[in-house]
Amino acid sequence: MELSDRKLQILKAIIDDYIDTGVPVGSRTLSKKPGFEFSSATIRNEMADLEELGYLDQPHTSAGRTPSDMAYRLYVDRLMHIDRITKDEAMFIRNYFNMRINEVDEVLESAAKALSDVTKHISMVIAPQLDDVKLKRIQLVKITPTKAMLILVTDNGLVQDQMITIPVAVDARQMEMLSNMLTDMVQNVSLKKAEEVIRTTGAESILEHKAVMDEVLDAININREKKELVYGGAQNIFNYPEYKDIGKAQHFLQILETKDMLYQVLSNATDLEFSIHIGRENQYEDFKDMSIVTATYKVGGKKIGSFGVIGPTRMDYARVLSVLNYVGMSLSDILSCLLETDQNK
Amino acid sequence: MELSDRKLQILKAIIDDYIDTGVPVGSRTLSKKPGFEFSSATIRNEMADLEELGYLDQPHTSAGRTPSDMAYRLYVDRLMHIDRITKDEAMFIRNYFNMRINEVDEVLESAAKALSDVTKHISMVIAPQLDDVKLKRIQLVKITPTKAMLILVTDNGLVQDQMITIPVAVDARQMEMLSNMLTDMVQNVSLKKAEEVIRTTGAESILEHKAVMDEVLDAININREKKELVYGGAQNIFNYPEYKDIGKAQHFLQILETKDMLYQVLSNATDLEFSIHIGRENQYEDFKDMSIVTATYKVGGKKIGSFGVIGPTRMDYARVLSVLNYVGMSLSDILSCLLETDQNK
DNA sequence: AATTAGCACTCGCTTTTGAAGAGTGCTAAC
DNA sequence: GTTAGCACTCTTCAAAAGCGAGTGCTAATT
Repeated sequence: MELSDRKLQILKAIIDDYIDTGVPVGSRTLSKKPGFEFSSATIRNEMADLEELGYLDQPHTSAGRTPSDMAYRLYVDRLMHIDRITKDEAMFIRNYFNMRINEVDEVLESAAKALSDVTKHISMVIAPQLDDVKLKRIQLVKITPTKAMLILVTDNGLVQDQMITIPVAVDARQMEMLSNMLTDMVQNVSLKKAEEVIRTTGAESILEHKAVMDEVLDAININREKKELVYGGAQNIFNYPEYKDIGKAQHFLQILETKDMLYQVLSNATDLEFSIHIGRENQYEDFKDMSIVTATYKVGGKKIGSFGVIGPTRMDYARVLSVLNYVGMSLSDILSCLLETDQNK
Repeated sequence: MELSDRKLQILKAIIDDYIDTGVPVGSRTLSKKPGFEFSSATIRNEMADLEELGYLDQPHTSAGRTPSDMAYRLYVDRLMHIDRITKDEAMFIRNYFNMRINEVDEVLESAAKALSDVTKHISMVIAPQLDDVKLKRIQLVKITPTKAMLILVTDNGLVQDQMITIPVAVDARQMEMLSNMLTDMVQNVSLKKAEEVIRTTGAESILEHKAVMDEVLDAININREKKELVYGGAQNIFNYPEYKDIGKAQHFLQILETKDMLYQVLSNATDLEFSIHIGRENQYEDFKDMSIVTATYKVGGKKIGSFGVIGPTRMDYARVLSVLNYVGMSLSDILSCLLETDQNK
């Protein structure tokens, strides 16, 4: 059954009001809004219908109505209106990135901080996902007699490094040779497939330096599996009346600190431009009264990581989306600029 | 005026009880403790004295007494008894470090997690302080035509790296030469003095590669000033009845997230074996009803970083100290093992 | 047939009240 | 110097009362 225009109008007004105030909305409140021609009784009837259809909840008999997950879903799909963020806000966000930033990690932290400060929700950002990124170069640098640094350079300019232990004596020249050999093998191969390619195409050279190669392959795998995530604005949890219960808040902070769930959520969202999960749409029971909105950032035109905010279902989706959009653009710009000066020249 | 033995005994009993229960201690409670010969009335008189002397506070007329900062100070200086942690606890802590750990950062995170899980307080760890550490080597590695990686190796095995932009064309051979030159100059020079030494002793070679050198010196300074700190167990704030007030808790989490204050506190404590700051002994007003206990960790026998916990003044100092002691040893072991395999061989 | 005014009713929230309990300080006796 | 006894203070908890926002239903109105 399709909702009548009036029902939609009322539903939208309820959601807008509830997002704004956080207080269950009563019929009288609505009827006094400018542009509302109907009496409170009419609205009450419509509200009763909407409740029956599953769009509204009533915390208790004598309270106003609150939107259900279903209502928010309808809202984000059809009712809400997204404005572009204001110039001032754009400036404000840009400022978070304007400091001297040299490392990818710092960019991510800045983004998380910007997001949480601007949206007043908890923000999260994952580091670039490397699995599908193609390698450009592998370099081994001898640091001490038994340690070397392994440097992986990807074709979008990301540089990852890691210390490895060299179990047998290898001099600097040999290491240079190994580097060149490895680079030849993995050119344009994704990190995911690097091990396989090295093991097959480089079979004989591996045997020669087996001990070192094993360390290198180990290190590559560790890098692949590295799960890096930053979050920000944890203290915003206190803005959510849902979490005024200390026990719940504590539990939630625990979840944040573990990071595992957030990581799952974000890594599942790496290919979609935007994603919105409302309440029980989330895969985790713990997020059943939270909404998660995510977006992706790009480096070199390729979606490579995602970020988002998590907050109560009562969230200003329109605003969050516009902020996410802008932060995504900024993030992509900054990273591309940080990493790809060569290509730009 | 020196406190009588009986006063000390009573004070200690009050503190022990208060640390244990968190409830203001009354005279009757004390008089019923085994080993207490005096009546509640006697204890009341002594308590009144102790209050006048500033060792006890009374939240309100008809409540028991709570220890003052001064009392805790006396307690940690003279009254408390530190037990070594149990074998089980030691195992438990060691487990946090037993996973595959490859990077200094991960060790710090593990330590923070161990500390907060075991003490149920908020923990914090700063990364090794490099200012006074002597350099062993500087290596430049060309990554792309315009980017290079600068690697700093210190004589205790720490490796720091950073990307720098190369403004003019420099080929790999020249870069190797520069690396050797820089290494010669800064051998055994502390990071703090590296810039000065390079500028004076390397005057003519600098001119030759001024643009590159400027980038290198910049990077060294950024590394010197890098403030890295991890904290853990933020959700333990909810265990502190002092912070059951949401607003206070929020404010405190904000302070944590900023990290500046924690960093100050820890970096001031890098040379002392242990330090205990109780309540108003802390330099920051925000910590006026918290205690901060810190310890240091070593690499290669040299104190190089510190860590600690922050919690309510009502803290089990004896236990916290023994845990800190053990974590400090573990941390020093692991880091030394991670970094200095050469020296050990 | 749709809308609205009116009204009794529900239920959460806040304030009030009162009782219980823990602890004190003081006095007088030991 | 120590202790028993007692009146007094102050918090805490729970129940009770009152308030007010909001509802659903009915009957009147358009």
